[in-house]
This record gives sequence, C-alpha cells and structure tokens, in this order.
Amino acid sequence: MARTASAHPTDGELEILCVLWAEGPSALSALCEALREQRDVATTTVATMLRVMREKGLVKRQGSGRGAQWVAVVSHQSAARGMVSKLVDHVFDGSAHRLAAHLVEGGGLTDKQLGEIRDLIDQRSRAKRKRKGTRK
Amino acid sequence: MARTASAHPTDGELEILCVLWAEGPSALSALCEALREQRDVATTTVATMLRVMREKGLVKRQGSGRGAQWVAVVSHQSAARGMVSKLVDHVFDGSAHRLAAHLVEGGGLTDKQLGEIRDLIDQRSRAKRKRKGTRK
DNA sequence: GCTTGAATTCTAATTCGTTAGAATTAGCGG
DNA sequence: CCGCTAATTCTAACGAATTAGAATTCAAGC
Repeated sequence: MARTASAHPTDGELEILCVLWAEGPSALSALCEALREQRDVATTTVATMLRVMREKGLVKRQGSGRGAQWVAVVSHQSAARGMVSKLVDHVFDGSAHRLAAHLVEGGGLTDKQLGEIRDLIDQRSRAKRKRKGTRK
Repeated sequence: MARTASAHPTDGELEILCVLWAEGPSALSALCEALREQRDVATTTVATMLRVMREKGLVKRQGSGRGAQWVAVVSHQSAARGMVSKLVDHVFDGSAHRLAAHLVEGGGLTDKQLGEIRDLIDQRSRAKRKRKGTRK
C-alpha cells in the first residue's frame, strides 16, 4: 500500500505559497520569475503544481486566460499554525512550551530578540489581567 | 522526474524515532507494540522502515538475531533543531523571532507557561551578561 | 540436531510528489 | 481575422515513501 495524502502543504507547495503570501495575487509568469530566484523550474511544472494545489484547495484562480491571477486560499497565519502544531505534536510531545524552551535555549536568537519576546509576553499577560478585571 | 530524498526524517520515520527516544534501545517486537498503541502496523512494515532508516543513518542495530536492539543515532535534540530550522526558514522567513512571536500570540500557551518562558529568557540574559563581564 | 518463533531480507504493489514536454486554448496587437 | 505569446491542460516518467506477504536466517531450548 502507499501513503495517504499529506494534510499539510508539501515543500514545493510551500515555495509557491510563500511567493503568493509575499507578493499577493500573481500571474503565472510573475510566479515563475519569483521562484527562479531560488532555483531553476519550468513554467509547466509550476502550472502543474498550481493545478494540484487548486484541487487541494490551497490556491484559487481569479480570471482566466492571459491576465489570470493566482491567489493563496490559506493564509500564512493558518498554514503556520497547522505546521507549528504538527511540529509540536510530533517532536515536542504536544507541548508548545517545550518548543519555546528549545527556541530560547537553542541560541538562534539575539539578546535583543529575546528581550522583544519577553516584552510580548509581558504585554500579553497585562492585557489578560485587564480583561479579567473588567469582566468579573 | 521525481523528488529528491528528504533530508529530514519522514513522518513515518519520526514515529519510530519518537518511540526510541522515549523508550531507549528497543527490540523490534517492543517497537511494534509501542507503535500499535497509535495505529495498526505489520511487523514487516516496521522492519522495512528500520532497514531504510539504517541506510540513511537514522538508527543502528546492536547485536543480532533474537535479542537485537534498535537504537536512535540522531538525538531528539538534533532532530528537533533540524526541523525547527526548516520551519523557521520556510514559513517564518528565516526569523526564529517570528516563530516565537507566533507561539506567544497564537495562544497555545497558558499564563503559567508564558511566565516560565520569560523566566528562561531572564536566566539566559543574566548568564550572558555575567560571562561577558568576566571575559572582558 | 531439530524445531520454533522471532527477526530479517527479498520482493512487490501502490500512491504521492515532482518534473516537464506536447498539445491545446485563449486573449491581444496589428 | 490571424498570428503570436502566455496560460492551461494532457500526458507521462520516475524516485520516494509506505505497506506488507513470502522466504530466509538465526538464536535458543529441548
């Protein structure tokens, strides 16, 4: 038997989604051009991937013929959420906290960035306290 | 043409690695038993995956015949590092900081956990300051 | 030594993902 | 209206991944 289709975008699909997220709705030609900054790829290859991705509901087409625009259906946000959950579930035992600890301790972050994250946390807990206070 | 072999463990391989990380070196039978708590899988399937994984250098075998033990070669740490980098590079534009922000703002963490992360950051920046102070 | 059951290897089927040429369609400029 | 070019569809090849039955090997216990 064979594997079942992946619920998440594949690596190749992700490349295309990244361009669409960054550039917004794009024509096939523009999409190819952007992708070719990374690696060599034929136009028909990209077209085939788009067809598959449309069947999966990852992208849609607006208009037809020459001026058609390809649009990402899934947002960066939601795709990111899905992929992070998958990583957390499979590698960090379902604990987002562990992933965060890995990030902090892995050393891929500068002091400045760590500080910014701490500020984010502070903001968030302050906001939460406030909400609780007014509601109750 | 076809895709090139993935540099990271596949989903199936990850399942096996997870068991090995959790349980330590295991016999094939024990491995199968643990996997079957998640889903139905034939012993020969697991054996085939182990063979492939050995060729890739993901696992090794200690001993032979009946009492052979399968051991993870890659550590949980390093596999996690690789997969987090991939996620960061492809989805968060190479910025670990953005992933962290996504975690904090995504709401998958309790207040307590957020507090713990902040504590981790504080510890880390304190330690760094100290190192700098003694070195310079 | 022979049986037995686990472990392993061999083999094969099947699907997915990736790649792209060939053929076709469709809009635009002259 | 006709050709040019972009866009799309059709088709196909092929390796990776997944699954597992058949055959084989091997250590152990009687």
